[in-house]
Amino acid sequence: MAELPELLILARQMTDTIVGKTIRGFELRQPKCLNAPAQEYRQLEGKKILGVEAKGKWLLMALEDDRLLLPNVGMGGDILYYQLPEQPPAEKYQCRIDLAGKAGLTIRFWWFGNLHLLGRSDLPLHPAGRLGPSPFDPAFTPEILEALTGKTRRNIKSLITDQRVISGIGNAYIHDILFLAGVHPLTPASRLTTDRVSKLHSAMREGLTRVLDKRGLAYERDLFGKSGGFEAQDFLVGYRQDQPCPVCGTPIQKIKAAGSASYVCPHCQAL
Amino acid sequence: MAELPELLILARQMTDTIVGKTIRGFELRQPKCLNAPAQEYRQLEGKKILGVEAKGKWLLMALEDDRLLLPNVGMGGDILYYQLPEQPPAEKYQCRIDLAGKAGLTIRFWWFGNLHLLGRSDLPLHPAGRLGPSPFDPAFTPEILEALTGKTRRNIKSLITDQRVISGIGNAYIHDILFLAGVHPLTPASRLTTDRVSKLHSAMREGLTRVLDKRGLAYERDLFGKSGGFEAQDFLVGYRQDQPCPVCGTPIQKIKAAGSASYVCPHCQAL
DNA sequence: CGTCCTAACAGCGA
DNA sequence: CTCGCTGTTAGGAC
Repeated sequence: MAELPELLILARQMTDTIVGKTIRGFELRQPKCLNAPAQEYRQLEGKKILGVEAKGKWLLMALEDDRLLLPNVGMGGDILYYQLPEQPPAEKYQCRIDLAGKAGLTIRFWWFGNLHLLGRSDLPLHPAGRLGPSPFDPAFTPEILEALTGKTRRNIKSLITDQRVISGIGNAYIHDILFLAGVHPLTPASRLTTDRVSKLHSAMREGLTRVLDKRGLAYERDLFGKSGGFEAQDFLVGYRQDQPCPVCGTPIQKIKAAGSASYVCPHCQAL
Repeated sequence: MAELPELLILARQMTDTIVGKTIRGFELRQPKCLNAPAQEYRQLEGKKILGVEAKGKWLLMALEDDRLLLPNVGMGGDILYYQLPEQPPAEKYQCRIDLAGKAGLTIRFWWFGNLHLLGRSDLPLHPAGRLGPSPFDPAFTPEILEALTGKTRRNIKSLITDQRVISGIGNAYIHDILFLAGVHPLTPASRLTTDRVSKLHSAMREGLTRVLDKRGLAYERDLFGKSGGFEAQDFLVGYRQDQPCPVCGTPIQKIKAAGSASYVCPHCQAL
């Protein structure tokens, strides 16, 4: 599901809504999605939520006692807030976190997802602690991107969607980002010129901002169940095979790249 | 260089010529090609050669004290016998093994080669101890070949030329073997039918026997410096790009497979 | 629309 | 025409 734009929205809403609240309990319907025994989650009862932050595709809930709770819906799902009696909890979910004041979160995922529990010292060993810079991080400059592209034989799609290299971009938004930069997904990263790397750098921010401005993908929901405004037709080339390129009219191709589908304009993104 | 046919010939000649003789000394001109300090080779002086055996592309010289000496010419070269005064040693070589009675061997390689020294207990850790069955081993049945092809996603060329799977076939003879079996080198091994696996099994023996019967490749030399009789035109498809297939006349293609060149008849070896 | 593990592959060096 | 190392890719599982 959700890549960086949706997670930034969720994190902000959670910050406004649940930070400062105390955990009352859990309903953990699917033990497989936990990385620790259910008992360890029970020990969080009575602990306060100190903050919520989006890191790449991960959501980090900081708790008292230096514990981190990481809800993750993987390839699709939602994290919904409830507040009795006005907003009752969703019926379908794999995990529920109840908070003081008859509020809480339900976490549902369609395919794979999890609710990880970590001590702060475990973070460096967890994927969420091994993430590359966010495209929006001011410290993430074109020069840094060029250093990343320079020393590898990988293709650019594989590089950018590798969360350890750059965090937050997955197979939903990579297509339009590469299109905006005029870069073919199979381009060897090291073959990009400084100028092209710079274009790619702004394309990342532009592509993600376009989604952020519409409050996320139409088929995703925010913390309050509201769908995003980024519709299928808002994609420039993503998921638009055989439709004309918005710039040159060439039919958009669907190809395989870095193990998954990619959508490219063969004219604007010549290999 | 030399694959199984040439090595079988060499091993037989060495058995007839040097087994029973005592090592008098070494001249090791290129220490890089040794896997042990030169001193350890010196300790072999006075030791008798008990036997010589070809295993895949390796030659195992068994010495007294459970030591093994493994001359290997890698991608090309020769191992030549000398016997003073009639047959003087070659001038160019990287290693020379002198034997009692003014005889000995010179080992020369063109690109990469080595002269390894092992204790018998080291063999399981050495590539020569981790070889798959010989195509000529009576225990190597079509059923065994089918078990090898069955459980992998590899292409058949990569599988057969993997010395850990089957020993002795390299990129010289694989082409004609696959042609004789009517199998394209890029065929996924697991896609071969039982019948086709059986054909491939006999093709291995047939392809190698054709070379053995002519005493090896024309550009290889035996222990006495004699060239083999298998000439370029004796290849069925190997190294014959653009020439007509001997069966159907279709021009033979040179393609890349498993990291190296392959020669195929696109008609007889449809993918 | 994800991440992990592993087999397979490709490039390079010796 | 070699082998082995390493970085990268591809497939299947969850």
